[in-house]
Order: sequence, then C-alpha cells, then structure tokens
Amino acid sequence: MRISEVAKAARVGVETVRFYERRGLIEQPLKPVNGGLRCYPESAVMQISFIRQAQELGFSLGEIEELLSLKSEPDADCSDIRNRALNKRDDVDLKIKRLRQIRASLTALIDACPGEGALEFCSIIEAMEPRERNASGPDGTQAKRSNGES
Amino acid sequence: MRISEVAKAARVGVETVRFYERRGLIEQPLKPVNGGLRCYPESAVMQISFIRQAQELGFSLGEIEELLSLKSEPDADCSDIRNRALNKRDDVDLKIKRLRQIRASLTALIDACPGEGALEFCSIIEAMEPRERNASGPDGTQAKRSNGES
DNA sequence: ATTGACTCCGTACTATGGTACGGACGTTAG
DNA sequence: CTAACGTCCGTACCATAGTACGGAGTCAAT
Repeated sequence: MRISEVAKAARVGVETVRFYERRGLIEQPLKPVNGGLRCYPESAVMQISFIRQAQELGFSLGEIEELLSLKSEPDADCSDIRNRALNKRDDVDLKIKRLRQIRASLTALIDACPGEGALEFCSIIEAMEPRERNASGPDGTQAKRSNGES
Repeated sequence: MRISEVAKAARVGVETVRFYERRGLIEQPLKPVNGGLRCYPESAVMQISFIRQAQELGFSLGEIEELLSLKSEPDADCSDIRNRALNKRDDVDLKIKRLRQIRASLTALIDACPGEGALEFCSIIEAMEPRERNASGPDGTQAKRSNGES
C-alpha cells in the first residue's frame, strides 16, 4: 500500500502517518533498494487504528509508545500491560469524579441564575466577579490615567 | 499590591499573572505616572481566582475571555451567561459519557487479561495488535523484501 | 516525453497554557 | 550609598498532537 492508502484506510491524514513514524510509534517501511516509493504492509493500518483506539482510551502518544515498547521486551509479561490498564482506569475514574464535581458546580450556578434580566443580577457573574473593578490609586498615587506611559 | 503578592494570593506564578494580562484576561494596572512599579488592586486576586475556577469548571481561557467580554456588553443579559453554563454542562456530560465508555473498555480488557504469563497470551495486547506484524519477523524487515509490487 | 498526481523530507507553523531568561530598571534595608 | 531582591518587558522555550509548505523525486497515463 502507499502511504495515502494507509492513511485513508486508517482515517488519518498522510501527515499524521508520517508524524507517527517520526515519533517512532510505527515503523517506517524501508524504501525499495532500487529506489522509489515506500510500500506499507496492510498491518500498518491496524497499527494506526490501534494508536487511535488507545488514544480514545485516554492514553497519550507517550503512553502508547511505552505500551508498544513493552511488547519488544522479551521478559515483559502480561501483568505489566494489565497494570497499565489498571492505572489508566484509575486515571479515568479520577477524571470522571472531577467532572462530576464540575457538573455539580455548574448546576448550582445554573439553578441560582434567574435566567433573565441584567447581568448585575446574574448570580453566575456574581459568583465570579469581584465587587469592584479597578479603583483609583491604592495609596492615592496619581489616579489620573491621562497618559502614564513610561 | 505588587504583582508577586497578587500571584501568591491567587496561587499562581508571577509569570502566569503576566500571561493573563497579555491574553487580555485581566487588566494590567497602569504604571504610576511618576514611574515605578505597578500597583494591583485587591480585586485582581479575585479576578485571577475566578479564571482558575472557571478553568476548573472546564472553560478554556478563550471561553473565559468570552465570558468576561460579555460583561462589558451593556445589553447582554443573564440568559447569555446562563446558556453558556448550560452548554458547558452539556459538554461535561458528554465527556463523562465518553469516559464511562472508555472505562468499560478498559475493564473489559483488564478482566479478559490473565494477568500473568507471556505477552503472547495477553488479551490486551491481542486486542490492539494486528495478528501478524510484518512478514519478515519482529523487526527483521531488513531482509531484501523484494519490493513486491504493492 | 511530458504532464499531473503523489511521495519524500525537513522544517516551520498552529493552538493551548503556561514557564524561563536576560537585561534594565525600581525599591528597600543595612 | 550600595547591594540585593523585585519588577518590567520582550522574547524564547516546554509539551502535546498534529498540520502545512516547498522543493525534489517518482510514477502512471497520455
């Protein structure tokens, strides 16, 4: 396959394939010795798909790299991978927990907001806006903002 | 207050305060006309705290900027803000939903993994690894791989 | 044989949210 | 008064995950 075919099949851009090669996430096929364009094995599509799937599972490219490199270590075993998945699940749990807190805060804000009228009465704004903006000089130093450029 | 005091009170770095100024998220106090260092009003701490809170609520700096600019529009009203909060809550809901799917996938992977033994038998790896790598072995693609026409 | 599409490759740029640096000032304590 | 620390400011840099570009090479069809 040519790179554009691989990219299309894996639903990424050609540049993304190259980017993954540069990152070392996928192996770049050698150019034919006689010169010419690289030929990609079908498996490249699967590899890229895997990367995208792993990203969807919340792994960063760096983590995916680690995962991938584990495979080449002869004495790595299943539990290494499993532990990573376990850790990642904990990460995901934490994220969910934090999002739930965020959601609760947003709901509180939404419920408290009258939903109409001027902003002065909007409790969301109130929650975030300090009472007064910028008073004059803190110690009365020349509050006139006529020019003041240094 | 001086910038370092503001930064400390808002629990951010001095550079972050400056960064927010550059971004236009907070107003940079004028330098005293007579020269010297900028004096920050107490409210600057609240403004920065608000930014951080809004970030925690899942708003990006760009969105926070929008929120902030809404306040200066005289005919903006409460419902604009409320709708933004509503939209953001929907975003959060979506994120939670996706994370739950991710979590389920991870759990499936974890449960299916024997948890010990060589990687060849690890179902997590299996789930992500295409059946065959590359015709010539682990990395021995080096062979002359007579560029079979692709 | 020439055109046009595709590939190869390095480099540069995008956005996001900061962090760090260096030199010139300002401020304050000894 | 001078040293040492803080501020000011522009600029450069970090990581992340790509995207874009320009010029040269390659390939297939006309």
